[in-house]
Amino acid sequence: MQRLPAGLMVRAISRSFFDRDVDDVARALIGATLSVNGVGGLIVETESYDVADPASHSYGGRRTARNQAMFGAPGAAYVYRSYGIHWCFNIVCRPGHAVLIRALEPTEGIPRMQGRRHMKDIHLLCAGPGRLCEALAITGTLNGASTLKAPFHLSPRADAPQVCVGPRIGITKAAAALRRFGVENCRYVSRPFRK
DNA sequence: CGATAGATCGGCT
DNA sequence: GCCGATCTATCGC
Repeated sequence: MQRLPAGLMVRAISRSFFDRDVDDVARALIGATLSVNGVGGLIVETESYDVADPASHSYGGRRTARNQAMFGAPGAAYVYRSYGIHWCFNIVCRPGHAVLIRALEPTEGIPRMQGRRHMKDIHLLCAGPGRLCEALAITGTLNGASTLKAPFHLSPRADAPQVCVGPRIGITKAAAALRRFGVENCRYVSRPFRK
């Protein structure tokens, strides 16, 4: 716990936050603040993956060189390269279970993000897993690192926003599973949620 | 707008 | 070899 001059309390997210059902974590992360070296914003879109999920890199519980971070401690980062070009950032819950962070509403270090992304439009800075990683400079060097300490900073949401659910994006297997969570009518998500 | 092609890496069969 | 938890540019309507 950290006491602010205004008397507000800021809790830091700790390991136990992630040591529970992965869908619960994906939902609870909506509205939380994520930053890397002071650059980041509010999480507005997540997806959950686990060992029973054909779309998951951890499907069947098989451990490989790529997915080993997905079996790390609760709170560990799982960062992998997507389509040979982009990076995608997940936070591990229980072993083999992880939440893909898909979009942020930028609040901290916006000029840095704009420079890294070579664009000004705030709504496109972190709207998608690859864009978010570029904006926050998340790369494979952070794979396996704990998100519970520097350079990461995670703090829980103060008020629970209205969270909506839908099918995941950009996958071919188990595409119908309702494991995408996000803020309804939010301009910062990678794609709108259908009502 | 919606659809599509191309970029480009690494894990896996 | 093949294909993917993506993004961007560039088509066509």
